[in-house]
Amino acid sequence: MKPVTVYDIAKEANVSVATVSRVLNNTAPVKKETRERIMELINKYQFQPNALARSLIKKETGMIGIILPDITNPFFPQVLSGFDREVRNKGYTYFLCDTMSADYDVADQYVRESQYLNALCEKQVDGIVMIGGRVDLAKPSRELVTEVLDIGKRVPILLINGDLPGASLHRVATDERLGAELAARHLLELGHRDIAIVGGYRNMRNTIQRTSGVVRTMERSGLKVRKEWVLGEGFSVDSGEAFIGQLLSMPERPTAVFCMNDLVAIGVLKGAVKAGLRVPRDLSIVGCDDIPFAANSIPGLTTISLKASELGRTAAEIFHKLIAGEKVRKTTVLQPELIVRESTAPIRA
Amino acid sequence: MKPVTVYDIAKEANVSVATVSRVLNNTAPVKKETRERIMELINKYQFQPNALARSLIKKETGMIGIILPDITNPFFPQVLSGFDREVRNKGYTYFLCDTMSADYDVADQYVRESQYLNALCEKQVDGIVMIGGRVDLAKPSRELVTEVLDIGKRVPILLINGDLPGASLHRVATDERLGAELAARHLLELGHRDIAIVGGYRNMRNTIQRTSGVVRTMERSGLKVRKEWVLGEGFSVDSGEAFIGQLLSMPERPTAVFCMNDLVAIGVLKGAVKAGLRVPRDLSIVGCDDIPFAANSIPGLTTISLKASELGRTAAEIFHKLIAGEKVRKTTVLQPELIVRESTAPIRA
DNA sequence: TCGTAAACGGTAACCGGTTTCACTAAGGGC
DNA sequence: GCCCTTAGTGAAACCGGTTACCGTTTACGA
Repeated sequence: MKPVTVYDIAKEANVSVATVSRVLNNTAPVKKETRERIMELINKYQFQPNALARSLIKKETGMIGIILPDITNPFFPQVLSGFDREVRNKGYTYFLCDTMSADYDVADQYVRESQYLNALCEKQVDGIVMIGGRVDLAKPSRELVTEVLDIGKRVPILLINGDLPGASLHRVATDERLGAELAARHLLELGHRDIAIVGGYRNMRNTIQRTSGVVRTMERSGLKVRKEWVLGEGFSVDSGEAFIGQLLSMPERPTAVFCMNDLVAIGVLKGAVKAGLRVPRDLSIVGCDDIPFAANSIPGLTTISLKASELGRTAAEIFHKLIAGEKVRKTTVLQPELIVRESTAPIRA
Repeated sequence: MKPVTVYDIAKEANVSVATVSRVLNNTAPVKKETRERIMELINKYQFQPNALARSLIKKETGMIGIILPDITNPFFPQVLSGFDREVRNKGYTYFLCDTMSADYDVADQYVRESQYLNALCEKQVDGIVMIGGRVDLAKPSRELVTEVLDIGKRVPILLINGDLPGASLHRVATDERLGAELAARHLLELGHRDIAIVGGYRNMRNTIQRTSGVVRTMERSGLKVRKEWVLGEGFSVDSGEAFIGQLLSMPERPTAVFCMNDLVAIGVLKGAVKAGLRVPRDLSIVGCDDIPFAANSIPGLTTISLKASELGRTAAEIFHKLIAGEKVRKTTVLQPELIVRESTAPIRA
C-alpha cells in the first residue's frame, strides 16, 4: 500500500499541494471550508507528512545525536533523563550512540566515535552532544581535534564534562576538582589522614582533576597522599574489588578510600565487606557521580554528586539557544555537591 | 559555508552526478581514473552525502525507534546494550524514546507513547521496538490496538516482553511465569512456606503472570499465598521499602518475599535491614530482572534473570530478518534463569 | 466608483541524492 | 564483417515535501 502524499490529498481536495502544505503548517491564511475539506482528508487517510522530505528543504531535522561511552553505566541514563525531559516537549528526538557498552575495547570505542560523528552528520542532525570517550582524554589527539572541529563547522557540537582545547566548542561541565576537594575535606574533617585514591584512567582529564583535587586539599593541610595508595585503572565494580584487594594486602593500610566513581566505590565496599571489614567503622569510602544506587547500597554511599541530570538539562537548554541562533556562553560550569551517607565515619582513635 | 553536494563534486570532476553517485555506492563500473578523480575531490572537500536525500528515494533510513518507559531503570540499558551491539555494526542508528523517566505521570506516558509512535513513523524509521508501557498492560485499550495496528501497517513494530492481542505483531519475550515458578520453587526447596509477593501493577501482564507463577507453584505443593501478603503497586526502590514496612507491621510475617523486580527487592532489603532484620537469616528475598546491581548489593540478590541483553540482541536479529524481507516466527520466547546469590537461605527451624 | 491592501491559491523551482534509460565505444565469438 | 555484450557515462525523472513568486478575488475606506 503506497503511503498517501500531499499530492493525493491535494488532488482529492481539488487544490494545489501548496495549499495542503499551508494548512499543514498554517503558514498562510486558507479559506475555512478549504481548510476543513483538507483536514478531513488528512484524517480520513491518517496522512503523515514525510519528515525526510520536509527536513530536506527546511534544513532542520529535529534530530539530535548523543554520543556516550556506555549506557550501562547508571551515570549516563541520569544525564539522558535530564536531557530528555528538556527536549522531548520541544519536538526533538535523539539518536543514542553508545560507543563502548558490551564491548570494552578502547580502540574500537574510538573508531566508533568517529563513525557515529560522521553518521550523525550525514543524517543532518541539528546538534551533537558528546560525553566521555576521547573528549575526556587529558591530551586529545591532534586528529580528534581536527576531526571534531571539522564536523563542528557543519553542526553544533556540545561537550558534557569534556574538553577539546583548541576546538572552542560549547561545553557544560561540573567542577570536578572542586568535587574531589569537597570529598577530601569531608574525610579530613572526620580525622582521616591516610587516604587512598583508586580507579579511573590516568590519561583521562576527570581522573587527573579529581586526583589533583584530593592531593591539593591534603597538601593544604600539610598531608601527603602515598604514591602506592594511588591505584588505577578502571571504572567498574570489578576493578574496585581488585583495588581494595591490593590495598588490604599492603603492610600499611589507608583508613579511607576516595573512588573515582560510584561503581568503583561499590566494588571497594564489596571487597572490604568480603574481607571482613566493617564499613564505615573500619574503612570510610567515598564515591563520585551519585548514581541512583549509591543511595540504595548498604551502607548508603557517601559520594559527590556531579549533577548528572542537571548536566543533561543544561545541555538541552544550551542546544535550544544554539539552534535558535541565540548567543550562548561557551562554558557553563555546574557546582558539585557532597552527599553524605553512611559509608564515611570519624576515624577511630 | 554551503555544504558541498554531489553536484559540486560532479562539476569539478567534469562528470555527471550519476557518476558520482555510482562511485559513492559502487553500483556500476566506473573507469579507474574517473573514480580516483572523484574520490580525491570527496576527500578534499570531506564530502558527506546527505542521508535525508538518499533515504527519501531509497525508502530506507537505517533508523530504528525504541520506545521504552524509563531509561533510568537499569533493566532497560541492559536490553539496549544487547540491541545496540547487534545493530551498530550493520549501520543502524536508533532513536531513544523515553516516555516516563523524570516524570512519573502515567497518563502523560501514554500520550507520549502515541506521540513518539507518530513521530517515528513520520521520520520514516525502518522499524520500531516497544518495551513496557501500554503494550505491557493486561488489557490494552481498544484505541491502542487500532493505533499500533495502523502504524504497524506502515512500519514493522516489534514488542519486547509485551503483547497486543489481536494485533499479531512480532514479539520476543521471556517466559515470565516460568521465571516466577523458578523463584517459588527455590524458596519452597529452602523450606519457606510463608511467602509474600510485592510490587508491580495489577493491571500489567508481567505482574499478573509472575504472581500467578508463584501462586501456582505454591498450590502444587498444597500451599496458599495469603491475600494480605500480596502488596502493590510500584516498581521502585521506595515502594519496596514501603512494602516491607507494611509486612513487618503485620501480626504474622512471611519468611520470604518475592519481589516484582530488583528495584523493589532492593527497597525491601533496605527496609528490612533498617528494621534490624538480617538478610537472609531472618528474611529471604528474591527479585526479578537481574540488573547489574543485583550482583553488587550486600548481600547479593537472588533473582530471576530475564535475559535483558539477550532480549535486546534477539530483537535486533529479528529486525534484520524483517527488514531483509525474511520470514520470521511471530513469537520468540526466551528462558529465564534463576540466579542464586546470598539473599535467600534455608528457613530457620 | 475606484484604488489598494489583504486574503487566497496555483505554478514551478528547489532540497540532494538515486536510478532508469539511452547511447557510445570497445571487445569477443562466429 | 557482423552481431552481441559489456564497460562507461550522461540526461532526466523521481522521492515528497516547502516556498518564492505571481495572479485573482474580495473587503473596505475615500
